[in-house]
Amino acid sequence: MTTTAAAPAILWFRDDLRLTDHAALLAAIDTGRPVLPVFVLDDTSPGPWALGGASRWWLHHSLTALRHSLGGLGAELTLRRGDSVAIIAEIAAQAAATDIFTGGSVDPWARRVDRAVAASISGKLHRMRTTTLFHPDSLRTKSGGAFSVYTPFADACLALGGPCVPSPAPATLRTAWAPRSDRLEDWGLLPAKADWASGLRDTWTPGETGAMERAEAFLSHGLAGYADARDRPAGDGTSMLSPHLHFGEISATQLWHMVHRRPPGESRKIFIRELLWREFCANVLWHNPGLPEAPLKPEFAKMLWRDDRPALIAWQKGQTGTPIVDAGMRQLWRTGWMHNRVRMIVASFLVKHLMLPWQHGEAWFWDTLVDADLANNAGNWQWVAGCGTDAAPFFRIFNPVLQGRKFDAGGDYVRHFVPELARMDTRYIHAPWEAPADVLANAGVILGDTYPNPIVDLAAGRARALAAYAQIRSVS
DNA sequence: TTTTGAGTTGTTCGA
DNA sequence: GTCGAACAACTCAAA
Repeated sequence: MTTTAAAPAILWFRDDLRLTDHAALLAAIDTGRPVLPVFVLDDTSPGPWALGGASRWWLHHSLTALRHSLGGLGAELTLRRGDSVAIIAEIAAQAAATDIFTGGSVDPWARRVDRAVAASISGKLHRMRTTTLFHPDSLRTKSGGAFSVYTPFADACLALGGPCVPSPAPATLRTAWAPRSDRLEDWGLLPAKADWASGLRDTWTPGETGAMERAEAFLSHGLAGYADARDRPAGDGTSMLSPHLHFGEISATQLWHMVHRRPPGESRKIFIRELLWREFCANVLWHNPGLPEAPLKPEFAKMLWRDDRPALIAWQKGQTGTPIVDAGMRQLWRTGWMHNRVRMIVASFLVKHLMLPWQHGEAWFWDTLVDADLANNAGNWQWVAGCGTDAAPFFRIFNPVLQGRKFDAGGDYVRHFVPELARMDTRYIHAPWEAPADVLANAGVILGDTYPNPIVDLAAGRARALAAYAQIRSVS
């Protein structure tokens, strides 16, 4: 349809919705051809890992932001919905494009899509690294194997001396013909009926600008105290950059270098280690494509998980009668995010005290987290369940009362997200079932009425979990 | 090939 | 209240 001379280089945006430090974008520009930016919303290729509700909300706003910044360069973002392979092949054929540039994902379904796209176009698909610090294959043990323990993996990353310096956003972008585009508004990514997104709107600013503002605010105000503050859910001691990182509105490489312009110290080191945990999960998924579905440790296939739908629903809705768990689950529902310390507590509670399959928690997080990320979600749920990369899972059963008293000593976090306990005496805020009748009465709490009775006895749940874990060991 | 040290995030119990 | 030990062995990664 066009002459070859005008044929564009296609830039296929994936989990890298930014213009700065974008290797695929730069490579497309370097062809000297006009650039055709495309995003495809694909709900079929991912199978069960199609975008969840909270992620769809985020995506809508992130694409709005990306469209705006591309517009500043005189470029339009072509939006298409459907099967990635068919759409990219169709656009490539229409545009007579010989080169398609995209970010390299570690998600198994995305890798399958990439192979199919490469096979169905006449030109070349260039997969560039846009989401991880290093290419997964550049991190190997001395014997050439894949890492499965975090610490040696992190050491190997540090031995590489850090990722390359991020590149600036292009100042101009030459564009040409653009194909038909969907209207973002027609994709229905925002809540249709119940407006559950108001808490999300209050909490987040999706997009590259919002990501950079969050990062700079954290580095200026949060990083120094990060080592201590990050474990206290009532404060804002964490970076809250996870959704920005997941959608690639800021790259891990950019963050790495921003952090290293700050004074060295314990907090800086710990934050870098958190970035490397993200890198580790991506690496583990790269080498274990079954990670989201099947336990890494095969003996866990024999685990006798319980089937208890009412308990699962109570957990999802934050009605377990265990305050720190309920606060976390309600924070998740309201804001699309949960503090990391509390994620461990609620996950341990589901998998150990309730003995429900970790995949159920994984699926719920997938649907409700704005930072839902296949590698991190699967890797961390497996870690909590003990079937993943953790070497010492057996006796690691979080006691939600102790965790609450230790990390939410004043109960502020619980009070905020479980308002029916707002007036509870601090001594009993994490275990209201232990409170004397007059303390409950003074707080206006009626257990089993205004706030649930605990759905599981913590000591009994712990004992049951230990027995189940001992059982799969003896069977294997 | 064998050996050696280590492994994100915890809890409980008894002194 | 605080501290150290026990929890249970196993696998990983490097030497």
